Amino acid sequence: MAVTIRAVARSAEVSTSTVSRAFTSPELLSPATRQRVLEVAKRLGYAPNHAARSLVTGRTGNIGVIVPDLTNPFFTGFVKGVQAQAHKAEFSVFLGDSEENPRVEIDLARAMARQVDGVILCSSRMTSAELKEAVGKTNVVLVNRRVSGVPAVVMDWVGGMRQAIDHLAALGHRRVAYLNGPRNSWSNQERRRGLRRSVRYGMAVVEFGPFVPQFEAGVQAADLALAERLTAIAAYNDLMALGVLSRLAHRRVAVPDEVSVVGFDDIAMASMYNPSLTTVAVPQGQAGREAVDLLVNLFGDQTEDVTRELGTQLIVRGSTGTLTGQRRHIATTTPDPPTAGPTQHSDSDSGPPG
Amino acid sequence: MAVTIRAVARSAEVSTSTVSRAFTSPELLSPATRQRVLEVAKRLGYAPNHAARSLVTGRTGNIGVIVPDLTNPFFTGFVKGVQAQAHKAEFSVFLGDSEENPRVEIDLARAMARQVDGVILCSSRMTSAELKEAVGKTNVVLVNRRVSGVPAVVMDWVGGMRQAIDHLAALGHRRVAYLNGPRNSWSNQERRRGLRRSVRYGMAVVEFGPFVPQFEAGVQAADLALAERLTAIAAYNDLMALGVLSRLAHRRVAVPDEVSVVGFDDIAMASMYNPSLTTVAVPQGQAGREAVDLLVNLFGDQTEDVTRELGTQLIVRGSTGTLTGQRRHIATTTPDPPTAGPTQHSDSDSGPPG
DNA sequence: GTGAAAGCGCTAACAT
DNA sequence: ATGTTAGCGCTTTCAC
Repeated sequence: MAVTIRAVARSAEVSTSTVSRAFTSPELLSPATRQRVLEVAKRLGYAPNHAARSLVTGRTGNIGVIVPDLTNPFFTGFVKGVQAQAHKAEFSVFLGDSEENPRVEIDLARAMARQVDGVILCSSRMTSAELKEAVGKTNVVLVNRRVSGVPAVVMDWVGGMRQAIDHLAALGHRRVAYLNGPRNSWSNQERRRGLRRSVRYGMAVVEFGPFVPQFEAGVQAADLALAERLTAIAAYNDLMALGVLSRLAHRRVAVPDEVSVVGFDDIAMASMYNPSLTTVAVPQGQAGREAVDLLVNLFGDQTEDVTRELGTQLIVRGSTGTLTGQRRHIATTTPDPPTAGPTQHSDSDSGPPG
Repeated sequence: MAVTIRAVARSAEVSTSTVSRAFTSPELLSPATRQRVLEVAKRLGYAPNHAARSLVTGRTGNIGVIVPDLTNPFFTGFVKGVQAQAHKAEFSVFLGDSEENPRVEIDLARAMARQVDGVILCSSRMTSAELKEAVGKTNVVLVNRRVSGVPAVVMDWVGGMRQAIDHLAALGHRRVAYLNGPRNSWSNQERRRGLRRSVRYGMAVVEFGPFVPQFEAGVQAADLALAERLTAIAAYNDLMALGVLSRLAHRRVAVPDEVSVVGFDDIAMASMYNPSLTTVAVPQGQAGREAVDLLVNLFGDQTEDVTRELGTQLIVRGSTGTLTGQRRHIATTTPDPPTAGPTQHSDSDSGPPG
C-alpha cells in the first residue's frame, strides 16, 4: 500500500481530519499546523487516493472523450485540445476510440460513465436514443452533433461548404462530385445541406458514397468521379481528398488545371503535405478546448450558452506546379442534362438564378 | 446517487455480498439466485461503482499512456494501438500529452500514478531519475526508451538507419545530412548510433539540430542542408521529412534526381501524402498493443521477457514524377574534405573500407 | 482550530 | 450457497 493519510497524521501528531483539511481546505487550519502537515506529507511521499476521495465526494476529477478514429487528424487535433484544457483545469482524461463502430462507442461510454464527471462525445455515431441510454445521468457535451437539450460544440459546415462551392464556381467548375462520409455522420448531413444550398444555376452535383472517411476511399472515388467526367471533387474530409489527389497524380490528371479538389476538416497539416489540396479548415484544437469548458461549466450548473458554433475557413494554397488562377469560363446558362451515375442534384432545388 | 448494490440486494431479497458475487464470481452462486440478482440489477440500472471497488481491491482497471505529442502521427498510431488492446483486455485508458515537456510529463505521470494499475511511457523525455521518482511504485512499461530493469518495447532504429543509409548509398549519395530530433530523445540517439555504424568509406555526414520534430523544422533544415551542398537528407521523422520535401519543391529542387529524402517513423500515411518520401516504417499500432500486453503481464507478476524489439522496414515508393532509379555513380574512393557547418563525421569512425 | 466519528459503495474473509 | 462483518482511505458533519 502507498502512504496513507493516517500515516501522515500519526507522524505529524494530528488527526486525519487535519491532514485532509491541509489539502482540501487549507484556510481552515492555522498556518503553523498546515505547514507542518504539508511538510510531513511531502517527506513521506503522501498523495491522496483518488478512489477513496471520489467515493465520498462523488466527484472523480476525470473526464472522458470518445472519438470515432484517433488516426484521423481531425480527431487527433481535437483530442489534443481536450487533453490540454483538461490538464489546465486539473482533470485527467480517459480516451476512447470507437473505430467508427456504434457498438464499441456505447461500450466505451458505459465504461467511462462510472468513473468520470463528464464525457465528451465527438462525432458520435450513436442514435439519440442509444446516446441517452449509454451515458445515463452523466454530464455530456456533444461535438459535431446536435441533440436537443444537450450542450454542444458544432462547426459551421454549411458555411464551409458554401465557401468551397463558391470557390469551385469561381474557378469555372460546373460539374462537381461530392464524396460522402460515414453513413451516420451528422456532419456529413450538414455538408450535404450546405451543398444543396450552395449549388447554383448551371451547376450539377453528383454524389458518391457513403465511404469510410479514409485515404483509400478517396483513391477509389477519384476513378468514379473521373468516369462521370466531373471536374471538381469535394470530399467529406482531407484524408479522402488526399486519396483523390494521389489517384489523380497516378492517372496524370493535372490539378487544378483539369480537376480541382476540396477537402474538409483540415489537418492543419494536410494542405502542407500536399499544396494541391484546397481545404475547409476548422479549429479542432479550439473545439476540444471549448468542449472542456462547456463540460466544466456543467459541473457548476451553469446552463446558459449550451451550444457554441465555430467558424470554418477555406484555405487555398495553390499547387507547386502550374496553378495560374482561373482557367475556366463560368457557365451561367443552362444546367447540364442528367448524368448516369449515383445521386445527382442540379440547381433545380435551389431556386431560379439570381 | 446512482443505484447502489444495497438497493439491488433489498429488491432481490438477498445480501449485498450475493449481489457482489453475482458480478465478480458468479460461479459461487446457484444459477437461480444469480439469474434473479442479475435481472433485478439490470431492471434497476445498477452498475458497480469503480471507485468503491478499487478502494477495496486495490486494482483500478485503468492504465495510462503518455506521449510527447499526440499530433505526431507516430504517437497517434501508437495510442490507437494501446487503446484498442486495452479495451480488449477490459481496461480503460488515461491519455496524457506532455507537449514534449518533461515538466508536464512528470505532472501527468504523477496524476495518473494514483488511479491506474500501470503506465505506458512512450518516448519519455524524462531522465531516468525523474522517471523513477514520478511513477513511484506504479507498474511501468517504456516504449522507445531503455532503462535497466524496466520492461520496454523498442524499435530497431539502428537497423532502420542502416537500411536508409544503404539505400542512399545505392542511389549514389556521398554527402548526407542528418536532421536531429529532440534533445532528450533516446530514439534520436539510436538513430545517430545507426548512422555512425552505417556510414561507409567515401561518405560524409553532416548533422543539424536538434530540432522540434515537426514539419516547420524540416522546412528550415532543408535550406541548411542545401547550403552545405548535401544531396541526401535523412530526417529524424516523417513530419520533418515532409517539411523538407515541401521546401525542396518550393525551391524547385527535383526529388529524388537532385536530392533524396528519407524520414523515420512512418505515419503509414506519410508516404501516401507524398510519394517522394522514402521512409523507415515501424509498426506503431503493434508497439501499442505489445506495450499493453507487457503491462498486463506485469499485473500477473510475470517477469520474463521484459523487453521486446520491433523491426523496421524501409519503404521506397518513388515519386509520381521523374524517378528513374539510380542516377549517380557510387563513390568508393576518397572521402570528401571536411565541410564548413554543423557536426560532421565521415567514415573515419567506421573503420577501413571493406 | 482541531478531533471524533460516521459513513461513501463495495469486496473478502469468516461464519453458517 | 448465502449472510455477517469488517474495513479499503478519505471527507465531513458535529462537537469541543
